[in-house]
Amino acid sequence: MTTSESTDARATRPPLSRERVLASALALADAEGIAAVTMRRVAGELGVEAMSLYHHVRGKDALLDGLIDVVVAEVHREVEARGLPDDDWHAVVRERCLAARVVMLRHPWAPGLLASRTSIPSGVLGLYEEVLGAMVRAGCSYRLAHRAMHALGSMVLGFTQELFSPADAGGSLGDADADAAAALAAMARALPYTTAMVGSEMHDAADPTLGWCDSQTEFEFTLDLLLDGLERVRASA
Amino acid sequence: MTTSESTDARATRPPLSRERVLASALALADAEGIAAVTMRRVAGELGVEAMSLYHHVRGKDALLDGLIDVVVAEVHREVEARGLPDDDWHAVVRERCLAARVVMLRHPWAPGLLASRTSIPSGVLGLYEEVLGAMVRAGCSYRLAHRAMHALGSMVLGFTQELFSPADAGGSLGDADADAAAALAAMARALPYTTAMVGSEMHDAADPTLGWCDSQTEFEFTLDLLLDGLERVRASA
DNA sequence: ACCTGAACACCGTTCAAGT
DNA sequence: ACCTGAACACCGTTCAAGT
Repeated sequence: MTTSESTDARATRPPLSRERVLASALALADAEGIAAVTMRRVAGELGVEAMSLYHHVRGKDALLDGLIDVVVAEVHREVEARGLPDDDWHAVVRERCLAARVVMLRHPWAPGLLASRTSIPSGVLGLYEEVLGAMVRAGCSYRLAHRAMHALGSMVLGFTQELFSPADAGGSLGDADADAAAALAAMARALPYTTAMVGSEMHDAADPTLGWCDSQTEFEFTLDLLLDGLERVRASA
Repeated sequence: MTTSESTDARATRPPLSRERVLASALALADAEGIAAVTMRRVAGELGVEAMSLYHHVRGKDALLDGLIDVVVAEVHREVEARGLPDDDWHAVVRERCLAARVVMLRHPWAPGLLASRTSIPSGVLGLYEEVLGAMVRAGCSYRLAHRAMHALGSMVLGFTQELFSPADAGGSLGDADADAAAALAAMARALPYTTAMVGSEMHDAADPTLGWCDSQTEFEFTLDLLLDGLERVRASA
């Protein structure tokens, strides 16, 4: 019986592979956050013992690096899925940033994970190279291009996080409505401008699934602010 | 003997307190990174058992929140230590961003920790309020001010991380010089623009302690790019 | 009130053993 | 070659017990 059970199990599921391990880890991260990505949990998801993973992945760190590679590959595919202008550096850079953002929104844990790694994945270097090439060929100095990488990179990685969650900004005080109202009043007193801004901006949140702000237009506004500024510097050089 | 030892220990060190716990955790994070901040390690640093910490801190999560509060308080002190223009919104916002950057450089783990928390610490709300007030009083719409918070916030949090570490960008291949040279040649072929940029920019790194780039002037360039762009939008509204 | 020891349910990882 | 069980050194946290 144990023999038939184990053969059943092997027949039911395909053999383990690096791809299957990474796919499972990705699904787990998307569903429950990066903290849920544990050797033991990933193995469990694959119907296998934790130690089996070590035959396909060097260890936890390598698994996380692999996860990043998967995400970066998604960005590349997203870039290719869009048109490639290739002549206008403004458009080349813009498309890369928008593609990266779409993928980061799909995997909100990715920016933090990417920032936590010490060395840059080679796929990211490839993205940098494309942006850099477009800027330099358009007449940007290496210095300006370098600064553009910093400005744009920190924006793409930093923009996913919400700034405010007005829901809990008021209070961890109590759950009664009276308390909530009191907390709101206290907030209005202590933070008048913030309260006014939230009230003014909350009315027309474009995409509620992303929260009350950080919508597409928010992101594009900042992106164009940077691109216009960079173009101005380039033209005046 | 055991009695005299325990009285010795109590005489030697002041009694535990929330402040002492947080100070110890901060030192540990600065010295060995945020991953080293463990209930058991922090307790060990204080010459105490892990369970003793629970009398002064609700748990690991509360300890991390406390760590963030300490860092944000440092930003506030840094802001106060500088002059307060208060009339020019440009200067008000600029000083806050520079103050925040100085503190983030002192505690490189802080941006990641801040980003990982779901709710905003009240100290951060206070900083937002000051910036928001300055902008709105200068005639910015709430919408523009809101966008400025996103643009500036993502930059301050995202800018600490290095983009490239050219040392390890070449290779995880081998340690012999020949291998390193070969790796460099391979990189030059695969990433010509990146290689050229690193070569061009590495010569005059202002502050080597911060790495080969991400110097103060880098940061201020992006900051001014954003501030100038925001001012242009404000003036044309 | 403040600190602790033992215990529980988790981690990543090694190593010798199974098939 | 691929998977596993037991073991080791760590986690955070609870709980009853010490002073």
